Amino acid sequence: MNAPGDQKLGAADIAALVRREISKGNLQLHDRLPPERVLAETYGAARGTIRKALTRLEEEGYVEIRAGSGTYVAHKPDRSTTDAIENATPLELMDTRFALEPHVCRLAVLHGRHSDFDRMEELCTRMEACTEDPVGFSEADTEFHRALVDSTRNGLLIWIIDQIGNVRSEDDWTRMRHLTLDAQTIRTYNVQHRQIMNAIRTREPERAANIMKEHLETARLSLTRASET
Amino acid sequence: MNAPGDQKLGAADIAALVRREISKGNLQLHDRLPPERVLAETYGAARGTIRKALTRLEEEGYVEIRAGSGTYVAHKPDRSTTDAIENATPLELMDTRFALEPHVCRLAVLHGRHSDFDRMEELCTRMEACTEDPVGFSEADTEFHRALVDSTRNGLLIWIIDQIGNVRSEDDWTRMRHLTLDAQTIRTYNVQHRQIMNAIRTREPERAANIMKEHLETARLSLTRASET
DNA sequence: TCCTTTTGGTATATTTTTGGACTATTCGAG
DNA sequence: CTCGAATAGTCCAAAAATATACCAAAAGGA
Repeated sequence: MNAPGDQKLGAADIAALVRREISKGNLQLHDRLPPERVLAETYGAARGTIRKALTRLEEEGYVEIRAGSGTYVAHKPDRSTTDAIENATPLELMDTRFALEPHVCRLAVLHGRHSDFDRMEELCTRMEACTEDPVGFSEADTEFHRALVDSTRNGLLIWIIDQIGNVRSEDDWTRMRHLTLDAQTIRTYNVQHRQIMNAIRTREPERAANIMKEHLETARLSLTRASET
Repeated sequence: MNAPGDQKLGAADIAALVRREISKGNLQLHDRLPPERVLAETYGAARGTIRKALTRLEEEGYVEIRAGSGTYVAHKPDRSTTDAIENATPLELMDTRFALEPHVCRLAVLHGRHSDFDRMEELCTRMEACTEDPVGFSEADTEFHRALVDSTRNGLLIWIIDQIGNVRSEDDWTRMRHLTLDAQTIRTYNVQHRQIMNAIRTREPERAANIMKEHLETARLSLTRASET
């Protein structure tokens, strides 16, 4: 990995290298990095140099130095991961659903099995029993969309939609939906869910996708309507 | 990275190793891990060291130590990020792109700015100069799709596609593409890219999306063709 | 049931490892 | 030349690791 003797590394360089290893994830949260004396040899530098680099990294919070014990990574979080997903707006969320869910319907037609469809149908029935119970409806609705994605048998897609489910604003969104969910809206949703089910059962990918678009459009409308009040 | 037999492991190191085994799922929920005395030998450490590591893990909630009985895993595997994304197949990847990118085109029409389009156009030009240089083409192509997503101004979407870009099989896929990229295919791609650009510039979301679908279909064909050889 | 084995729990004296601190020297660029 | 950085040593004290012994609770077999 490191051919020693190539270049002379200063304290700043070494700090940068280690910092990068941490950000990249090669060194994880509680890992102990090698003793200063070992680092000195692998980087081809004197111990004092290593020491300066580590001290610098400690000040930056990347690392914790414990005398007599060792130097441990203290996880300076590379925030790109959580940031985008935490701060996503309801609008971004909606657009993303518009991208994913219609195509999910197409894939469900291709890869779904009868057992999947039975489960989804069961959830439809549960939702139809909830015209007066917005909370119960929303739970079943979430499960329905989840079951739909599962039926694609596409682990990557499932993971993505799982992640989206963790968006912070999702809570607000869900709460808003609860407020605006009158019996009429629920009935509309139920009809759409049934239509989607039927289209998938009869293996009509484009029809399923189109109804899903309608469905999302309805949801978007009730969302914007809610945010205007 | 860690040649097991060589290095001398401290308590923190051992804790990290076991913690990782649990997070990765190699050790599952109620599994009993080997007796301390055995672990001591396999890790080449004294029993006290093992004990410190396990005590630490118990405090963190990863394991439960029952006197006279054994040490048991008390933590579910961390399925959070890496698993689904590491093991995604090229086919799953393709399906996911089919879901996302056409809609990205629609959103680009809605939210894109002239500066975005200029940058994409510049990348088109770069690609068109690469009919005989598959590697250079692929780089520009990646940047093009990235610029396209950026123009949606949707942080969530950008994040998702970024994540997808880290799929392990992406490397294989890219390599495969390089092999199959003859000048004719590149020319086809270039035409499609231009058409997408034009549709976006003239604010025709559906046309842009449809051409993107064609584009992906072309890519899928050359992918399956490559995997058949 | 009783007895043996296995397993974690505890204690301790000793050795090794590790970061902390200090100093004199060398090296290189301004 | 000068000045700052890197080097190469040395010694120290705290922490960790080792090695060993013994205990008590659980498990398992006769």
